[in-house]
Amino acid sequence: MSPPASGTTRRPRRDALRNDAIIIDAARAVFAEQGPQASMESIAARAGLGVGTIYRRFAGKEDLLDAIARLFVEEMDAAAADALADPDPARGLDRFIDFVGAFNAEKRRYAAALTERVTSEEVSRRIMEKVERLTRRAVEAGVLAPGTTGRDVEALIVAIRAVVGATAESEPDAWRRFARIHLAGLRAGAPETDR
Amino acid sequence: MSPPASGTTRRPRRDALRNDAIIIDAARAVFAEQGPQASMESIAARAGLGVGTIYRRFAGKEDLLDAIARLFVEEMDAAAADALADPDPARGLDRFIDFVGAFNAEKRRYAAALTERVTSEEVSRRIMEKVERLTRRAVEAGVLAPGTTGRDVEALIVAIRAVVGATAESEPDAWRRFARIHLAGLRAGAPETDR
DNA sequence: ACCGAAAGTGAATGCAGGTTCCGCTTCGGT
DNA sequence: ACCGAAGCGGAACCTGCATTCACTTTCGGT
Repeated sequence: MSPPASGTTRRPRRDALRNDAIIIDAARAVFAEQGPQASMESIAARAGLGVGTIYRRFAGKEDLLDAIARLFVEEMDAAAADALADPDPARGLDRFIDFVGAFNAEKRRYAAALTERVTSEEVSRRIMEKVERLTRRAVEAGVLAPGTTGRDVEALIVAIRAVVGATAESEPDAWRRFARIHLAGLRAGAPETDR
Repeated sequence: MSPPASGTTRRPRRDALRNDAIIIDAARAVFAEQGPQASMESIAARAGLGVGTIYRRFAGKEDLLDAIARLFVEEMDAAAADALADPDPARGLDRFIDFVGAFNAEKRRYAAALTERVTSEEVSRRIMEKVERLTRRAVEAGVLAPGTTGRDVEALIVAIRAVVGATAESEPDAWRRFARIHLAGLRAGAPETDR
């Protein structure tokens, strides 16, 4: 009876910790190729574990998807921070857009499911705050038309996700052209009815 | 024994014909509010019929969705024809874009399911052919930059669908601004890396 | 009004997949 | 090497549909 009395939580066993990661990796892989309706069974199989093990770690499929969505946000946030770190506003923006396209290409089969799970959550606010800053910087640098807001860039992100999803098989790079065109529009500014 | 011997098919009973329409209407309504996973049971209930009746008309849920997708194509095609009928290329294009936005706003919950079922089918080719023409006309009129193709407009359609889906609740008109911006980009033309 | 065929009905069936649970295994500390 | 607890496995269980089918109702022609 030496270490156990550690307040409330005791460190989990090493294998348990390892499995945590294994499960999430397997889930990502399987969701990526089968979409969000992939069965828990198939995820367990891919992970080389029994279904029960997944349930020990995650309350259910829902929770598993949530966990992945959280990582998703994390990565997006990191990319935004990265873009913001670029001293050149134009390059930073481009870099971010590039990331969005590539990122969604992998996850195209279940990107929608992830986004639903994240929208309007306080975590995504953290990203939006950065996107907002990224946008403002670009506007000030004259890369985007005055009046362009974070919302506009957010819409572009949503659009890229969709275009990637629709064209990933036949024309893996079609989204680049799309993004380039839209950015040109943002540079030109929306004529009359501005917000 | 007077009329029955009509070659192969005899005219269906009046109520059967009526139900055909009732079922599709009900299905559209239910899918619109619950998405494509709505149960056959709920569709039957909405139609005021038993599930069996639906199965008499449609081979299964899949087939029902297909039938709706076919109508979907029909309507899109009609809208494209309509746009093409406008003597002013710019106005025609705008009109079509407007239609796409409004159309997908209703169906946002199951638009994705419908499109999957249509993509690359010979029917959708009919639409693309018109979109192509619509685009060419606009390019010739100087409304869109030279080099703009039907593909570009197709991508815009996909994008609008997504933006509508993402913002329909909070900002029902956000897609208009998005479309306007993108069209500005198409007018300006994508700089270097063109197709 | 009557009849056979066409339609409609909805309970019963089958199944797919999420979730639970309990016996077995492995870990980590002594 | 031994022990209790933490983990794991995966068959059994449950639920929510889609789909079927034996039976009843309605249609339309005579």
